[in-house]
Amino acid sequence: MTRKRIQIKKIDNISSRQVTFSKRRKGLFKKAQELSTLCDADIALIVFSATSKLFEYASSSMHQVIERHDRYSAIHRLDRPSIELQIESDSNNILRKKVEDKTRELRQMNGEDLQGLTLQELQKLEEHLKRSLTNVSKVKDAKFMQEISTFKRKGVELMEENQRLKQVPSLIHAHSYRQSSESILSNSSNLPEDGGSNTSLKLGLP
Amino acid sequence: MTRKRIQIKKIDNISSRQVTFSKRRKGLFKKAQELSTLCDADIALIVFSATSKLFEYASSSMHQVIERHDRYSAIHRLDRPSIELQIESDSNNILRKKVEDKTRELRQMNGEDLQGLTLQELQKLEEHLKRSLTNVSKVKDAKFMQEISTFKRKGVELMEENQRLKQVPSLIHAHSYRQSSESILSNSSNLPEDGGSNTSLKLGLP
DNA sequence: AGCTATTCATAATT
DNA sequence: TAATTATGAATAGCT
Repeated sequence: MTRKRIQIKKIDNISSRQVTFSKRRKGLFKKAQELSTLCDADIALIVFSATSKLFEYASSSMHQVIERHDRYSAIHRLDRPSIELQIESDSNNILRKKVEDKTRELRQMNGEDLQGLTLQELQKLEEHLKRSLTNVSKVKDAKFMQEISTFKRKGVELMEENQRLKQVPSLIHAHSYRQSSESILSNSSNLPEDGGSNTSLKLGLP
Repeated sequence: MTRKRIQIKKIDNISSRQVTFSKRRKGLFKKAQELSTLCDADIALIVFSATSKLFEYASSSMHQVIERHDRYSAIHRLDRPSIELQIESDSNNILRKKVEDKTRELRQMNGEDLQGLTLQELQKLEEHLKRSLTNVSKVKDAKFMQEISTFKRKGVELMEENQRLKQVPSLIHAHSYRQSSESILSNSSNLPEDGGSNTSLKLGLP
């Protein structure tokens, strides 16, 4: 997918194959993780290299996804040796718990899954959201003001430049300068393109 | 990865999420297939959508890869903890990244660390918080109403019981019944203990 | 391992 | 829902 298009067939050269395996594996795992996060999907990915090394990823827990898969599948051929495989390292469990907690917290901050909360917890959450909203609005408004100031300043600069240009006798120079001035104004905006803003730009001194 | 860079976090809009899920899933499966072919790897990929639909890919057979995975895990758990640690650290890193992402998102939802956001992102965040707040308030008010109804109902029941008791001649019976009735009232409340509530309990029919 | 010219994947839009 | 397109990402070939 770069320097040259390649055919999707087994790579002959062993070391090239290993390099590609390492690179693409990394990419694949990243994509799996992204899909899981973006779309709230439960994903398990198992990769055995040609040399029989195992690499794996599971958005929740490998065992859980596999069990779910087995249940889902109509054919149930094998009883899984379960208990040992379920045991995971402490640090992993701690991280998993952390992710779980934060996910729940985010859901509740999004106004979802609120049924389990007590009235008191709901009141606290409501107050929290109000504070957050106030903060965000404040920062947003400050940024708006900043944008407006920038525009005003640029406007003043343009006015001043225009004044100077009007005093230059050569028509050719005056024309070309005016062109470049316009491009400065139209390219320097960071405002969103949609028409949501009702801010009006006033050229001239404030 | 196109028109604009996106943050890797759960997509709010449901239909966008479905579209993205469909596109990225397709991409992921393609990459898995390519890796398998190019590098002679044995791969199993299981994806459950948020709506619990199953999508799967296996370079050989799903069952075979899963069995191989279980065997590998079991063997290496007993014999070679070092490779286990290698796998674990991969999965650990992914988890760590996840925690990091969610922490950032929560900070922003809390109205912190907003300086890096564009005006447009700030507007979106503000709208998001407004929606969340509306939801939380709605659920909280519903719970309030529910509590009030419960109290009213209990009040009515007590009144009725009282009426009945007044018609019972025995003083001893009447006394003990009244005691137990009071305990029902005082223990069944889920209201917060602090004085934040201005809800008044009206005994009697509404 | 690191770099970049390219191809690929896909977010926004239609 | 499906197709298009502009652009951000992934990566093949080199070093």
